[in-house]
This record gives sequence, structure tokens and C-alpha cells, in this order.
Amino acid sequence: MLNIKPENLRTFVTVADCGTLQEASEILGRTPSAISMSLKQLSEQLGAELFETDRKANLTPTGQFVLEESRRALSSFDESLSIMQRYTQGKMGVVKVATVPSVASHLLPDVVSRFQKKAPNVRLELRDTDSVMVATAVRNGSVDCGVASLSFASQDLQHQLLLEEPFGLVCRPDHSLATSKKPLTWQALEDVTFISNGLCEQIRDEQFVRINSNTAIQVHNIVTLLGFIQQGMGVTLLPRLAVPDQGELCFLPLADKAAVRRLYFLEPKHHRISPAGMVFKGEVVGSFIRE
Amino acid sequence: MLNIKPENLRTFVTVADCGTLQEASEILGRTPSAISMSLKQLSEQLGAELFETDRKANLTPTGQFVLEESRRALSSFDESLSIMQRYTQGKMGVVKVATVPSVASHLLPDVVSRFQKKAPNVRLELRDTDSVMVATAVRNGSVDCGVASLSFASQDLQHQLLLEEPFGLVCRPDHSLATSKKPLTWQALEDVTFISNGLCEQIRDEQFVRINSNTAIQVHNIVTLLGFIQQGMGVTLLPRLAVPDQGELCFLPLADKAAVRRLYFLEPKHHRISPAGMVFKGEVVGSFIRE
DNA sequence: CGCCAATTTCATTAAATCTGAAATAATCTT
DNA sequence: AAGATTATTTCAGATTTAATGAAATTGGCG
Repeated sequence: MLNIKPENLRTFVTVADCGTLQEASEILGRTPSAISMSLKQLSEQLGAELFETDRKANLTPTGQFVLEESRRALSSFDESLSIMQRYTQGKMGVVKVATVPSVASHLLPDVVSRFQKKAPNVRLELRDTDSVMVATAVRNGSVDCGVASLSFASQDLQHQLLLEEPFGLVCRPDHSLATSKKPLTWQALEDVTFISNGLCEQIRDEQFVRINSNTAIQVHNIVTLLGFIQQGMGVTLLPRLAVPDQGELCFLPLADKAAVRRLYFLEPKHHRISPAGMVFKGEVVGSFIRE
Repeated sequence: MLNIKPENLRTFVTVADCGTLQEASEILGRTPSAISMSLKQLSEQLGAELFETDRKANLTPTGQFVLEESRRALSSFDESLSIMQRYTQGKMGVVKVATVPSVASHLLPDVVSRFQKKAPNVRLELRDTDSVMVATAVRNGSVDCGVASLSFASQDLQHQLLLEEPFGLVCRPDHSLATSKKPLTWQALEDVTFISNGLCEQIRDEQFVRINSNTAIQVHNIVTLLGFIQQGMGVTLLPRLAVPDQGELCFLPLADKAAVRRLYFLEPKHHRISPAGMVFKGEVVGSFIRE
């Protein structure tokens, strides 16, 4: 089998274009004798003369054919290398991300627009679900990475803290607790109708856990939950980002500063994410670290 | 710029397929350490890890992408080399040939069928004209080579004698000369109506040249010429191959054995013909040398 | 937690490639 | 047509690049 390297073809193409070894030698940065040897090797491998005479002005029919095919071969090879390079630089590919809804709606838009400026040819696939599903999706590989809170550390997930935000009481402005001047204690919740939601599981305080587990209603969907609050059916606890800014509901601080939601960047521990995914991660992490 | 050679990609693909250096080293015929270094070089050039761990069982996302692209790059490159190789071996391409009609109809069929057996993927373009046009076509490159007689040696044509065949007198069976027992002398032509044709210019004998230039009719097209003879309008001189075998005309030998048509293989002197053309030439020359 | 096997590293050897000078071949000039 | 000139090839030595084999390291498995 023959052993022709792209550099042989590149040399040949340059010489054919220049018509002289001297000129080609300057372009290629090698001596004419090196180029002469490279051409000799190529024509020996092919078993045919490429030039009519030892002056390089005229190609044989074989030379013309090999010239065209060499151009094709080189541009295809170079294109492949370029594609690999763009991929490894995170300028190409697909990134699939799962986040919790509050992150998706409040924090992702900024991250995404900066990411797209940096990597305009990368396709971004976003989905939002609850934290458990985010973790599952990252774990089984159906997404590259995710942002969620972490109920329990998984052995095949790597996590990185992005943000801590306090829970607060969400209620109507005319609710009895709404006028409280001081941060609310857990005790205050004992006497009102508490509507639980999925995020409440993040709060580990014993007294609250009891309140939470005794509650009559638990609503998982945020929009539905807020509707219930709006109707005056009770109060709930939510982190700041989960509550729409321009709503008509109150958001009151809690006395227990340990009641926080932690958001983590999640990625698989045992296999790494794509270069484009790394660029996305950089945007996410950078965005949260700055603020 | 990066300096990745096909051998690097081939090594990577083999290792990715095998899943272990040991196995790949046997296939590639190199030691595991050589392969390890080649892989290291590749991933350094790309600036990304290709395998999850130093065991080669699992590819990173980058590795999977590079694997696919490497396959594409290698098969394209190899295909190009294969095409060049097939071309230089005369297994691909186009051969354009011009011949005189008698060769085209009598001798080419055999040559062509043997050529097509040898080079089934080469396109053959045949045309027939008179010798002067054949030579012109070869000279100006509109055909690769040709078969014709040669009125005057051209400085940019290379020729090779294929066949010498004697001229003979062509006439109706009831013509006065048809019954002659002895080979005909030029003198015998002085008393009959001689119809000239283009091939007669090959005959240099002085007496004949005079007869030929005094003739009242000159017909260039062979079919037309034979029609004239058939009608009893006169006689002509032709080489054996130019007269149809199963015609009703007589072909009588001449006394002057120097009156021969010489057929040459013609090719350009200053630029060589394509590999497929060389294969065709081989068939033509071989065919004539054998007989 | 330690063994076993695969992989990497490192120093050395081998191979391929490049250089520069001299020889050769081709074109240009007279 | 012969010498002058320029381009190309050849060759030996130098340099760069890749491959080897032994030793060190790493990762997976019991």
C-alpha cells in the first residue's frame, strides 16, 4: 500500500501553482532540494511522472489529474481538521441543559444570550423540570448538564454551588402575617393555613418539617400554587426567585436564615461534558459568581 | 496551525475500535508506547481529552465526535489516493483516439474489445477522418493519439510504424485489366481512366505521381469512390484494408512493391499521453506487432 | 487496601526529512 | 549550434521526528 501524506500533496499543489521549485520553496519554507525529493517520492508512489520535464512549468495529463484530486483531498482533510478544532473549542455542537423553572425564566436569558454571542453555531436545547428530574436527566445522559437544588448528593453527579437565596413567606397583602414588622418565626406558621410545595423539602428545620408534613394541601406547580395564594387560601414558603416580581403578593423574610434554597450546577461525575458544554458551564458559573 | 497527520487519526480510530492499546498495537504493528505517544500528540493538538480515563474503553464526547470526523476524513483521503492510483494505472479516465476509416472498421474492433476487458472503466472516444486530420487532432491535443499514415514527419508528433500494406489496383471484374496474369506495371495505368483518391499521395513513384496529377476525377470519400468504380467509370489504387472484403470488385497486385501504405501510431512528442492512453497504445501496438 | 494489568514516561535507537554543496540537465543567448 | 545561465537533482551529513524497551505510574478489581 502507498504512503502518501498530505504534506506531499500540498507540496505538489504549490509547485504546480508556482511553476518553479524556487518560488514554491519560499512559500513552503523549505529548500528546493527538499521539495524536489518530496515530489520524487510522490511520483514514485504513484508510479507516474507528474511534470513533462524536470522544469515544473508543465504538468503531464497525470499531473493535471493528480493536481485536481489533490486539491479535493486537501480541502476535505483540512475541513475535517477544522471541524474537529471548532468542536473542541466549543464553537460547534449541541448543548442540552435542564434547569428548574425559576432559573430558566429569571437567570437563563442573560446566560443564554452571552453564550450565543460567544458560540453562535452551537445549538442549545433547554428544558425545565423539578430538581429531581434535572438530576436524573444529568445522571442518565439525556442532558449534558443542569441547574437545580440538590436534595441528596449523588455518587455520579458533580455539583458546584451557584447561589444561595433565603426562603420567604408568600401571602396576600391583606393576610394577617403581611403586616409583621419583624422576620417571621416558625411559630407564626403554626396558626395559619400553610400550603406546601416541592421546594419546601429543602428546609431541614425540625419544627418546619413537622408543619410541612401536616399540611392539608401540597401544590407542585408554581403557577397553580400562586393562584391558590392569590385566592387567599393560605400562605406558602418560596425562595425569592420563584416569586414573580410584579405580582400582587407579599414576600416576607424569615427569622431562620438557614432556610435557604441552594442552586447547583450539575454535571456527570464519571464522564466529562462536551467542549461547547464547558463554554456554557463557564457562562453559567461566571454569571453567578459575579453577582 | 495544527499538524495532524492521517496516521494519527488512523491510530486513534483503531484504538477507539479496539478499546485497548494492547490490541490496537497488534493491528497497527507498533508498540503500545508508540501508540500512546501518538494519541497524546493528537489530543494535545486538539486541546481536548479523547478518552475518559487512561484506559481506552470509553470515549469523551469530544472523542466520539473526533472519531466520527476522523472516519470521514480518512475514508475521503484514502478514496482520493485510490482514485489517483487507479488513474495512474490506466484504470480510469478518458482516451480520445482518431484513426483513418479503414483502421477504424477493420482493426479497431479487436483492439477496443481487448482494451475494454483490460480497462473497463475507461471511456473511449473514437473518431475517424483522413490522415491529415488525424495528425492535426493529435498535434493540437483534441485527441490523445491516433492511427494514420504520415505524409510528412511532424516535429511535434512521435510516430511508430504499425503496418505496411501494398497498394493494389481496384476495378470491376469485367475491366480490361482484371484478367491480367502478371502484377501490373505503372505503364498499364497510362491507357485506362484512373480515378484518384487521397491515399494515392502516399505513392512516391514519379511515373505514378504524374498519372495521378493528370487524372480528371479525384474522390476522397471511400464509399463514393468505390461506387464510381462499381459503375465502371474507371479504376483506382487502394491499400488492401481500404477495400471491403465481400465487394464485387477485383484487387490486383502491383509490380512496384514500393507502393505501400504505412500506418503509424501517432502521439504528441512534447507532452506525454495519459496512463489509460498508454494502455490503449499498448493494445494497438501489441495487436499489430503480433500479426 | 493492596495486587494486577494497562498505560505512560523516559532515555535510547531508528527512521524519515531537511540542508547545502556539487553535479546534471534544460533553456536562453549570441 | 555552442557556451552561458539558471533550474533541478543528487548525495552526504545534520536535524527533526517517530519508535522501541525498560521502568514508573495509574486505575480497576478483589
